Amino acid sequence: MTDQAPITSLDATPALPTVKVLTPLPIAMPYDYAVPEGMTLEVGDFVEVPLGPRLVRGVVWPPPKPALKAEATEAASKPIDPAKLKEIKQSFPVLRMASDLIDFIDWVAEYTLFPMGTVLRLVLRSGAQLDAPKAQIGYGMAEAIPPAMKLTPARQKVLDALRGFNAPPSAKELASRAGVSDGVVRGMADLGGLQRLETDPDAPFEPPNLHKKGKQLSPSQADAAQYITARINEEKYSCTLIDGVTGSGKTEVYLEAIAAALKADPKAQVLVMLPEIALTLPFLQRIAERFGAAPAGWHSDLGMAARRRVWRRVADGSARIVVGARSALFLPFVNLKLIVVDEEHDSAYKQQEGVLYQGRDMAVVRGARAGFPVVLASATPALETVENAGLGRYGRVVLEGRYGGATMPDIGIIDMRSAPPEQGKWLSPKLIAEVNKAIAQGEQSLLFLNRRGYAPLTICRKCGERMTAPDSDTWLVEHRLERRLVCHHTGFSMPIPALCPHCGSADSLTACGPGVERVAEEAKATWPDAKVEIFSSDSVFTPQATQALLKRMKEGEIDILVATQVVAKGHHFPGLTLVGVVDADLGLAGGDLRAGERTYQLLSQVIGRAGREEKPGRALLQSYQADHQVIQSIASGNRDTFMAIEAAGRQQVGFPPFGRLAALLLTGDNEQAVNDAARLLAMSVPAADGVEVWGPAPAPLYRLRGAYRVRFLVKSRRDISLQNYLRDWFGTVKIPSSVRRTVDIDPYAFL
DNA sequence: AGCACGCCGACT
DNA sequence: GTCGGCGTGCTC
Repeated sequence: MTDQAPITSLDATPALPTVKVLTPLPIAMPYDYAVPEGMTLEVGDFVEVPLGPRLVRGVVWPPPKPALKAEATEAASKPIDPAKLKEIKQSFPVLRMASDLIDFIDWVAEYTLFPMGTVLRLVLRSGAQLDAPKAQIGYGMAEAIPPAMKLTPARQKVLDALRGFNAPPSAKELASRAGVSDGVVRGMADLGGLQRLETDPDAPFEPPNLHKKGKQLSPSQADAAQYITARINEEKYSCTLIDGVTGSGKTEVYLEAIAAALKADPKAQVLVMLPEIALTLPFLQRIAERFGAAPAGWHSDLGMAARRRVWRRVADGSARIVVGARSALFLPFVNLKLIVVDEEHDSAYKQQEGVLYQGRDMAVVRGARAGFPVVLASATPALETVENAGLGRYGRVVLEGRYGGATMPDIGIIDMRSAPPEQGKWLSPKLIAEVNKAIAQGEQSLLFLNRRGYAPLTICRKCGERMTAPDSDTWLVEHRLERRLVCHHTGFSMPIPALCPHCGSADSLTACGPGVERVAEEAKATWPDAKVEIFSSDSVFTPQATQALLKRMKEGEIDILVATQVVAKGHHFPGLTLVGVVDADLGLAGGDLRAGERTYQLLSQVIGRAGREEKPGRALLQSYQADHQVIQSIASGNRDTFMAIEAAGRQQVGFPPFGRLAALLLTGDNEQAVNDAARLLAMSVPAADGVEVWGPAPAPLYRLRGAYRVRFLVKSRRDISLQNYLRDWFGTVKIPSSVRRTVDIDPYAFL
């Protein structure tokens, strides 16, 4: 961050010195505020300002950049009526938002078409983090156990548990570790058997130990690490793809990159981004082992106190390594010098609510604008990334080989049209024969089906009624273990009814299609002596349960694992030699332009679970479209062929990355109003060379959570600003506030 | 995001 | 006659 001169006034004429302040509200621009006598502010300072009847916290914003868009700048910088001008209430010294983050927020707002204040909200919500920390009471060992305190078994447990903490725990933490009530802890402290200590709720993170050496790298890893280290030492923007199959050691390579960045600048901060699902304890431990200190972790189920601690320590620069999900990109780093995006192809990087952004893409933008390197890692890189690497926009390092030289599995297709399963079954005779073989040889099998529950659709045989959520056009998925029908979109669920709710017939509701529970049922019936287990987000809830299940699998206690995509990441099972993909076609259907790519990535990952050094794995894909390009190219094992075909297809229709795409969604509880607004918008579509607008059309889920949904799709050439086109369009049409308009730049899900 | 302002339906 | 529904618009 560069030093900025103190701002006394942004405007020469008014008597009062003013600054612009952006607040985390859905407002498109910063407002002007008077700076009180004696207060000195700089751009990036956190402040509290009156807004309407209340006080809100925000950030001192720089004056708008001149030119670019004349009208917008003019509107934003028009001096307001001095009578309206209010004074800044207070400022929060110590912390300050870095100029590269301010620039990034401006850019994201411009790109996503969300109001600037809404984007700032990703960094700062209420601003409660700015308040001074409240000291907390922690408990420590007393000098000596006072004779007045009888050492009961509960008290002994507390003393034993206390030894497991390296910082003084709160009464609640200590009591729960000891398995007693917190009254015991307080009682002991009252008697002098425990010491009460003031603790910092925002305790700093331990600094990384940069003298620690990483693992010995293979020649291929060492080359890659050397290339990236050279990029880091250039101290400017670059983007490098680490391209290596599962088990080739990508993590080891980027750990060296992180070490290089931290060494190059003693204040450097580094961000490692992971898809939410991969933020597991083992991964954090791996970073901790490499650097001798636990990184700051950032993910959705962090508690309030932990969030606050990470935020403040990132903002004061003392958290040097942050490992986080997509949203960590908006932490208030003061000296960010490297971002690593692991599993960069993962669609979890696409934010689907609130500000709609692509985390991986925004990470690259953040690096490019702030001038630091970005590293992307994947075994199955996204088409966009492959394309960028091919054009030389990104560097690329390729890692060879798998752990211990295990080879990729041999892949076969089972054409379900010529060898179908029995009526009402889902496993074909060929796949059953292969599982039999594996069982006979004492090896494990994985049956993969990316569909939760027992059956995706329940219909009435009498009247044809499809069971849907009450306020949505979504099918209810039967979950037989819980005896409920569940909507995977809205979370609605109900007990499985005895009678058809439409025609009242008894015993007429029929499960259609398979989910993992149903395949597991079939597996148990087919192999009654085998140990069959289900692995899905519905069967295993806690990280501990997940670890326990993975351990049973690794140790060979499970013969057949029936799993959804939760099995696709991060674990290699040495005893697993057969992967059966129950429905390889699933995911190819639907209007998503990335469907083929996602299927390819998912199936490649799943198939990569199988095999070991002395025994290569075997994968079988059950498919009703055995000649489909995606299925064929997975079976060929040739990723380049698949990518080339996929790229050619997208180029032909001008889809990303060869063109730009935006989805426009109109939603509202009033069906008439939504459709009227759609008609109005359709009538005023601006004509522009190189832009096409499709729609309006009812969204695939026309009704969701009670709201009606109508969609447009806008496609443009790469050299055209979709944002400017959309702003022009929306500027001409007045839409009632009862209809919500959401723009999704570069949409992923077309629901 | 809140909150006030404003214009149409059923009640003390 | 008023209380209150939420559609509309503003907040420096």
